[in-house]
Amino acid sequence: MGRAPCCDKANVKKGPWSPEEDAKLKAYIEQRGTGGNWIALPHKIGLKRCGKSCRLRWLNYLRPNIKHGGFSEEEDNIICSLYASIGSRWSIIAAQLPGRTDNDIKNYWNTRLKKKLLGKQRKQQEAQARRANNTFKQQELKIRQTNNLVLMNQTPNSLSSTHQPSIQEPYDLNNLRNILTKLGGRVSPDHHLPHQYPYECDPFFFPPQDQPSYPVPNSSVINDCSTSNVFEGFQIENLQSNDLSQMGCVNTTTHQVYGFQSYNSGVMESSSTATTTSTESSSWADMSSLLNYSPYNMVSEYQEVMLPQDVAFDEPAAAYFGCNNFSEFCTTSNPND
DNA sequence: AAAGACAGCAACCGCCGAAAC
DNA sequence: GGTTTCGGCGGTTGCTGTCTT
Repeated sequence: MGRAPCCDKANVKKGPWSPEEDAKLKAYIEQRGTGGNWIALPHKIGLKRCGKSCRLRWLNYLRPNIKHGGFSEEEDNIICSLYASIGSRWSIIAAQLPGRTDNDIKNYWNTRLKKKLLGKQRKQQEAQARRANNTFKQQELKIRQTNNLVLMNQTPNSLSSTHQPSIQEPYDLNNLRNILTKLGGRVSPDHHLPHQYPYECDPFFFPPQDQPSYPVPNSSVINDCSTSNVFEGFQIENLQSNDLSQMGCVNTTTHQVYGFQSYNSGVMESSSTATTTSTESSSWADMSSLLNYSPYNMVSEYQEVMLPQDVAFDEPAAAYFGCNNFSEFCTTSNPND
């Protein structure tokens, strides 16, 4: 034995409530209350509805002081913070918002708030990716420095067919010079800073994703800018392979260096004749192949992995550079200046 | 103007712990 | 103490209006 069934399932009405039904239910409850028994209520009123359905209709729609729609920013914040801490406990969340029902909040969350937050999150991730991208540019710069790369003598003809940089962004050459000098490189005394030609032909500098494209410099401009080797001759011997990894250039899953076919760990050594594209070598020399790699492809690959925002060297390298991390290295002034 | 896609929301479904028998 | 239903809750559905093509 147990309780009697709440209603005759086959003989109850389903679907939207009519105004007449609403009026009957509302009038009865306002006059006499629920009596603590929802199951008996529809019989007393003469409604062909399940007691559960009556309860739901009253709680979510008919009871006084119900607010529908038009959630305020403050309510949004309360819902979000509570959802973050207790999850989808809608009744508890609703208890913190007078006039709101759990059903309303649930619907609001599922149809709007969730999307709103996802949109926000996506924007934040994009911003983070951009920040990481900037860091990556700095990291690429370092690779070039350690590989005795000559930065500004790349002519269109010296680039491989796979690399056709057409859009470049300006960069801070003074800062660059500062970094390279710290690394022990030489700065050509008669270098041509691109004052008049801000968009150097430099395959390492990615086009900004959220900024308008830059005009393509014509070939004469590029050739003019490339008549002098500005930076040259860097010898870096202390960098370990995991430096490269920490610099965000290595996919730790595939052990693939971005811009390389393959990369094996090992002590890096500088080379001034680096042009190899070997898939086995662990030499810094391999990094020259980055020059032959489309920066645009690199960007797309790079975006598949999360990179640290603040990239740190390991201790030996940090000691070598006298800095704690790469950001610090890039931003501190040159002690030789 | 019509059809399809999409968004919003009311209502139902099903589960679970508590309560009634 | 076992069985059954109730009350409450979260998940889901499906209707309806709006927007887009």
